[in-house]
Amino acid sequence: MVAIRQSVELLEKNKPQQARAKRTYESILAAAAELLVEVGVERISTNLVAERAGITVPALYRYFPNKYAVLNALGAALMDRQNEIFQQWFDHYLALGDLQLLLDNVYELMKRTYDVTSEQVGGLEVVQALRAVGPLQEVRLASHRLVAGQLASIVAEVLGRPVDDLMITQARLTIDASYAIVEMALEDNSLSTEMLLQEGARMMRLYWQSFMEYVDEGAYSSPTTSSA
Amino acid sequence: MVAIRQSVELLEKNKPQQARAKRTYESILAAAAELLVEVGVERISTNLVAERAGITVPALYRYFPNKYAVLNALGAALMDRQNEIFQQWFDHYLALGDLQLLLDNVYELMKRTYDVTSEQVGGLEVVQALRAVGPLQEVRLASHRLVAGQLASIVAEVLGRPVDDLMITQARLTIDASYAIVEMALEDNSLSTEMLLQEGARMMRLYWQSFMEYVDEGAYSSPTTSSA
DNA sequence: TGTACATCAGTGAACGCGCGTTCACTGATGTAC
DNA sequence: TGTACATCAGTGAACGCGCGTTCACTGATGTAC
Repeated sequence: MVAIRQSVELLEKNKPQQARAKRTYESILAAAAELLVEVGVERISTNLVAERAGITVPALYRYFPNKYAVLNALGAALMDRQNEIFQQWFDHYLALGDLQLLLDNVYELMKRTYDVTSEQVGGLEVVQALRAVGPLQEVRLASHRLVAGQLASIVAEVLGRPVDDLMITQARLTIDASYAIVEMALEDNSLSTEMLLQEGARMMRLYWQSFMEYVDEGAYSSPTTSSA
Repeated sequence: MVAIRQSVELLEKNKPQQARAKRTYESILAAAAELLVEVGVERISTNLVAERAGITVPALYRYFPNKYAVLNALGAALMDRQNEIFQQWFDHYLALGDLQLLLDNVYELMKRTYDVTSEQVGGLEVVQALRAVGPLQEVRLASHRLVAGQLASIVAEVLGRPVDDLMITQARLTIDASYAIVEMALEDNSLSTEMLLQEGARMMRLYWQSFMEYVDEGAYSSPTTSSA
């Protein structure tokens, strides 16, 4: 008999209150990030994290119920930073003008997302762990859904299209493909990051421009109408 | 002091020779795939796999030096199947005509890749493990590089462009984005697979059509020439 | 400012368990004659 | 077809280790008066 996946407590226990406790809490996250790089998700353990953080194991358990909660905190923090970058970029260019301005600056968004992930110790490893570890998958999905939802509603408004399944799918596709390209840039050093992100941005631009050109012409045939 | 990542033996030991041994070998892979789904990469162990396969642990060690080698075999098999599908698709449509025919049938490629991954027990989990587990990352990268290389050389030939870094990057971008979209379809059940793959295929088509339209016009500005 | 007390933060030691790995061994299969 | 032998396949038992988790405890920090 085997443990059921998913049903793992991810919530943190006691919040650190005093300054000393906050340092401890941060050193746990920092240690976990380092170890994610050094030994990988499948080898990281509360013992290892506590040792690296310079505390004893029960001190870690004061704040986190298990190792998944630690990874969850690490992942949530990174997703928050990524979301915030999207938010800033989105609000900034939307305030300045129309959708075309957003499209013209997709590279900037991707580069800033790349930078924030690259600057975080173990940033790539955290993202990969969010993908691969069952109990953590919702963190990443929730983040992508949130961002895609915003994109969809604005684009729908501007193009005069409804926020239907198709619109949602197109937005999610854009968001997920963009993040995938950022990950790719981080994981394969044999490729030029600059070139990859420029091309990725171009790919997204072409995709969205196709809507703007053909808007109201019904150029898109329903995907459920399969071709013979 | 902590184990150095990456330096893990992945090669298989004794090859199964007799029929009984082949069954054992296959049952190890099947058990590992099931457990990848049930307990995840970070919990899977040789003990668990052997138990599920209905053999004792030393029998597993006869064929694999450690659990990474098991996952490696599982991952390599899936990558091979994906590569083969690409190969068939590529050769088929290339024999029939020009690049446009390939572009018109990207959906078919993505759907078949989706199907082969979805039919394999733990297919998605295997792909995610290849991404997240250090010693296994090369398997996926090698597969993507191989396929992208073929795509790049044919496209370069047809378009009369050199197989330079840019061409390689564009091919890799296409391949990796396509696989990422297939993964996305597998991991988020709130989206319509059909719609997602249709849109993904359209995204790739638009990207490659932009080269065919502007070929020899130098429409692409070098990515190292950053915009102000 | 001093001290008593409450609460917060971290420790040392211990537990049972599953992990990876290896050993000398038994049993199954194939083959030479 | 029978049997002796070689090789292949799988077992039972054992090992030391790091794992997650909990306990009663000490020490640090904040605060009421």
